[in-house]
Amino acid sequence: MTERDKSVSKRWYDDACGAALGMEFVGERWSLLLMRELLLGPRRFNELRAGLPGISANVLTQRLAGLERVGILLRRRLPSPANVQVYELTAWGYESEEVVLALARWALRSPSHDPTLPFSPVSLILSLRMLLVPERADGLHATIGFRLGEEVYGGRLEDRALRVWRGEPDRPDAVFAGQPSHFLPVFYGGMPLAQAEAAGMLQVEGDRAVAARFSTLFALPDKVAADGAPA
Amino acid sequence: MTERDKSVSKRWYDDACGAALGMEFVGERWSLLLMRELLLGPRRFNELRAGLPGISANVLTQRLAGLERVGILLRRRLPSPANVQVYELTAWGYESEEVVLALARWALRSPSHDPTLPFSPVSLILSLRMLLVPERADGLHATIGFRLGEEVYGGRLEDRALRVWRGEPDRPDAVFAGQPSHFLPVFYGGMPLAQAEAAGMLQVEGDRAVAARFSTLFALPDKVAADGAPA
DNA sequence: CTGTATCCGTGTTGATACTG
DNA sequence: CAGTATCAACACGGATACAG
Repeated sequence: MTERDKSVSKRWYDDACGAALGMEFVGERWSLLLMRELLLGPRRFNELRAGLPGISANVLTQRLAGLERVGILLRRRLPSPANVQVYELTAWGYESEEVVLALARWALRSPSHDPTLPFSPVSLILSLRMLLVPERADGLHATIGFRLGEEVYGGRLEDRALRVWRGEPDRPDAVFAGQPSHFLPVFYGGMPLAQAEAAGMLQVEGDRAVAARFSTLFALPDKVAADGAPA
Repeated sequence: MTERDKSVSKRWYDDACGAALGMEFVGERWSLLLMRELLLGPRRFNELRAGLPGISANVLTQRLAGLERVGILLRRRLPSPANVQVYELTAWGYESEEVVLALARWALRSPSHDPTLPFSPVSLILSLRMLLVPERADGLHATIGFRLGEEVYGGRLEDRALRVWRGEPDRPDAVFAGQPSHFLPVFYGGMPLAQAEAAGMLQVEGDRAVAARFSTLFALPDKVAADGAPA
């Protein structure tokens, strides 16, 4: 009716290259970050807003419609008594995890990364999956819980790989609690876990030895110089 | 770095996530495709225009400046007698190949891909690297040349991997000539090479057996349904 | 409370024309 | 060939109003 039901972008690239097609799907402002927020499972409208600092409601609505139109996500109404609408990636939408993580891993090599900016729970959990150093995880199998504000996530480390999900972990070996940004100094900055606990940044329950080791399994990629040369 | 470089985009995401940073770098219209055009080596202003159907000169200028500022590319003046300005990716810029290819591979699963759109020489050559099916290349070592309009590219297939570059190949086993879009039916659509030759779409020189086998080593990813479900 | 639709100020984009 | 200048159209984000 508003004649503004353009799929993803009104301006298109006239280019048969897959990269051009991909940028039509996810190149609009907010689209890729919105997909990131859905990568760990369905979310409601306002949960998405909360994870996307600064997006306005009308833009979020447009993006959801556009991504739905091209088959990246779908809207679903949960059965009564919940009877609430959620947005969920399609199978193909979930496959975009590789794209999101490849982009993030590449971008993090830039010296202009600012870790003091807001950091959503989903970003933190995905970053663990992305930045695990497999060799450091040798021989460690563990189930970990994360309490990030109101949200709970689980992780299972097995065979040098980390599987993550939203929701309660089953009999976790250790549970971390704190706000996402407070994990960064410990998991990526080399701060000893005990120090973060003493400072009240993080709380740990369960097996502290497992928790301490788990917190050392991750590393940011090496920075490049400001001129793009390897460090 | 708390001083943000807003020259890439006046609007930034207030988000510490690497994906958000990445979208600030390459999320603006044309940026990622511009990087794609540089992935096979330095290019001049008008060569870039030619590979980016529809970009206007002022936007290309802005994008080049923005990408230079954040360290993805640099401008260089070739020594006399050429004495001409070229744009070239930095080492970090070249690392974005993984991002570009991951995006393209994911997007190509969409049924809305239209292979009849314009197709740049760089896109074709990168697509070969991206869509090689390693098992099909077992035991085949060969040097291949590509003449795409005025441009010449080389490829070296070795150990089930394809290395590509812009410029003359050294003693190629076979050379293909034709416009990029005419390669698609043969390399990705199953059309026999001989038929494309007979139709005048492609020309082949050198070892025709190697050329014929080479043309069968590639495959588009499986399509998903329009609703994002696996095919 | 959970979304959706409309208006509006502002900044970005892109076509055309133009200059060194 | 390699860009710059101008300007109209459009997208963004905020506010607000509306609907279940």
